[in-house]
Amino acid sequence: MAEPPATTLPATIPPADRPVAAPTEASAGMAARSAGFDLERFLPYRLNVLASRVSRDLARQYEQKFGISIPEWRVLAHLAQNRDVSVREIHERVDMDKSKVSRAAARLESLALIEKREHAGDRRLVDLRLTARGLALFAEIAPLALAFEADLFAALDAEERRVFERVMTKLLGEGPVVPAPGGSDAGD
Amino acid sequence: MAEPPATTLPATIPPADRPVAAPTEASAGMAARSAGFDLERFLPYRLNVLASRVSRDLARQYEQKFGISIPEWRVLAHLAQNRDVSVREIHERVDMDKSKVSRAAARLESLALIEKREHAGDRRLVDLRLTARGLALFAEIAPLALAFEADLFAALDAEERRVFERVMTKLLGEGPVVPAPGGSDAGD
DNA sequence: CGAAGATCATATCATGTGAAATGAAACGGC
DNA sequence: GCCGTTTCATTTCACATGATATGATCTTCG
Repeated sequence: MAEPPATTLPATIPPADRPVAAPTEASAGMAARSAGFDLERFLPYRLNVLASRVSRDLARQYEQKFGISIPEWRVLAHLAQNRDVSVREIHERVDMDKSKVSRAAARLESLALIEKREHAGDRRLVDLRLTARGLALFAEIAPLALAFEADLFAALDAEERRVFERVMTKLLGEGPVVPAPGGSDAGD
Repeated sequence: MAEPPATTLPATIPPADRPVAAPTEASAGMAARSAGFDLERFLPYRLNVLASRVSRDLARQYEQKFGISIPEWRVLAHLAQNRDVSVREIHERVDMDKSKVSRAAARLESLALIEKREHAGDRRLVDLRLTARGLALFAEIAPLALAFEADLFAALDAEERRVFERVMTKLLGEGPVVPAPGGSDAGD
């Protein structure tokens, strides 16, 4: 906890004009050196900063209060909607690699929040499902999560929210993020 | 590389209507169990998925071609704009903890992409600056990054882009993500 | 059938990560 | 001018992560 959590973005992000805008200090001749590239305006970077900050903050909630990690939370949430799901299913639908899902499931099982049973007809598969306890825990966390989300977007007006959601859907939904072969890809 | 990169979001994100929408299968009675919570619609989650996908894809570019990691790229980019910067400065402005910056800087130095020198007047500080080689490398990467960003947002129209940027700025800029004391915080 | 290959969950391993510890240097009050 | 505190950068350490390997099961098709 030492050092200010740096939780408040540098506050240096300039409004939204194009001209390179004075960096931090040492403003002269910089534009040339940085080839017009400004990290603080670079969307992949901003996206990443926002996402990890948001995740960290939300995670704090259920980590502290319930001892549940992010991967575990995702598994819980998925199982709350889908019963008797395999590790692979979760791996695909919840954007976590198999190891992560497997470990999260193991931990959740050890906490008696989910149970594993052999899939009927294919013994390679494991059917995961919430236990009563798991469901109860989920029922506790979900409202917190929703409230968090609501707070987070409280500053946006209706239109902003609408457009934002639509953009997210576009960016997420349209095939591989890599737009075109040979094109560049977002990273950070 | 095994298994389809799962790079294309489940494609299951429903358009944008409110009614809980049929989950995957096993649609009956689910809404009750999941308490109206749908992970795939949960914005903190979506944000995180998008951000890490974007980061991963962009990172592939400079990692493969130039052997530079994300933290290293961030340091490079920051130094391209700000000369004679301390580790702490970067730590604060670029959203990485000190260890990460320190390690990235060490590696970049060993690659002769940056150099460290003692700060005049305060020997605790290290002044980091790009070497000619570092600047040259940055000049190679920056256009790739910008092209990547452009491609990524190619699917958006002008208004969407404008609003999206504004929203990002709002979400990033307004103090700690934690909106209000007692409020919930976005995480995932 | 039966062998070759695919698919699944887990285990292993090398690496990356953040939190806290360390040690050097500067600042403050007195 | 000294002692205690603060501020840096780095190191250490425990743990998380993802790529790969393993072993078990299922599928395919000769």
